[in-house]
Amino acid sequence: MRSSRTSRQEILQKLSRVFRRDGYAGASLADLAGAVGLGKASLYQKFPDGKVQMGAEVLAEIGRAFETEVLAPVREPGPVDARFANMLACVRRFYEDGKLSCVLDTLSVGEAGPLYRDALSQAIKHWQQALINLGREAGFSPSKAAVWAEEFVITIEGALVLARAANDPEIFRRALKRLGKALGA
Amino acid sequence: MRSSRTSRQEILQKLSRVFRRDGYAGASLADLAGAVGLGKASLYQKFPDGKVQMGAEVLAEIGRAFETEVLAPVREPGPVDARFANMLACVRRFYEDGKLSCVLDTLSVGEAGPLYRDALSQAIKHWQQALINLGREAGFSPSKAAVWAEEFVITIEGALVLARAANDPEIFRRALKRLGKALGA
DNA sequence: GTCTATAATAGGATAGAC
DNA sequence: GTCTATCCTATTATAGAC
Repeated sequence: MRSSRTSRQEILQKLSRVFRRDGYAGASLADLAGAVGLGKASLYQKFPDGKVQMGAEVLAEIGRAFETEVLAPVREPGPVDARFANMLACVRRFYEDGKLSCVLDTLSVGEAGPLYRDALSQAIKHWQQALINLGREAGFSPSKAAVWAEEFVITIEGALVLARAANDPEIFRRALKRLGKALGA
Repeated sequence: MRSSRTSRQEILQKLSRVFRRDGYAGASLADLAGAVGLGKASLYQKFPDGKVQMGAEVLAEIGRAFETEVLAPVREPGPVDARFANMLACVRRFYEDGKLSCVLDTLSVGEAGPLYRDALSQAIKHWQQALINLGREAGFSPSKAAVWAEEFVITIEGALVLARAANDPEIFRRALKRLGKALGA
């Protein structure tokens, strides 16, 4: 039970890399199966509803991973500044230094948008709420914290787009560095 | 000559909407031909190299349109604040109030990335340079102007991603509003 | 569970009529 | 210039052997 769950988790992580790199329409079943190391038919055994189901489960798994790898550390005890700095480091890792796109981007384009809109909206809200809580702890007013949280997520997503378009991950790292200075502002 | 140029421009504008909505992989020749109102074979008459060529010419046309519809107004005479406010209004129109994505995003994913990287990089640099000039006029130091320009473009792109992912164009409008306040800061 | 084989369809691209 | 018809490949999806 546990090992089968872990195995499925590993599969979903491999699938997620394809979706994040090629988008939904650009990810073919051959690509996806190849990334997992299985034949296409084997993938259909695990995901009877095909690519739509893979995308949905990938989103759920990424949400889970983001929660444990990025958001959970922020809630641990310690000074606010340190937890914020830690979060930035986790974000950097999560997006592999700006070399891996975000599913909020690649799974919201075209036909995928309507399919996954609810999951994407929820993921945005979840992230923003964690940031709002952090901003409140840092002394921001509720409205200021809300604006700061929205600008934070916008900056991450925009920096990832520019880094990918210009093939220059340094854009992403610079943006993170600037975000690191902004909590005190 | 002139009318044929104009006609091609109209075709490219219709094609661009498909690429901006569905991405490169998600835009099928049937979609593209349908948007133009021609059969697939007729499109191939105009673009012998197929989708790759369409994407390349769409990028060139969008660059031209962005230059005349967004950047040129900024260079007209008048107070810096007014020109900046005008630019924001032009940006809002260009992205149709946050309902239409940017090619920097949708034409940089997956296989399209390597194909169009040069054009995309150049477009980013071009936009940023116009912003740097504006920032300098507003009294920013060279380094401050450069940072401001990068953050500006990042914010636009990130806001467009979030607006699309959450299906909430208001996110884009809010971001533009905040950007409007930032030149004085 | 995974594979090979194979359908069935969609997508990219071309030929040739009009 | 545009269309119908067609080709070829890739893609999604399934059947059935192992």
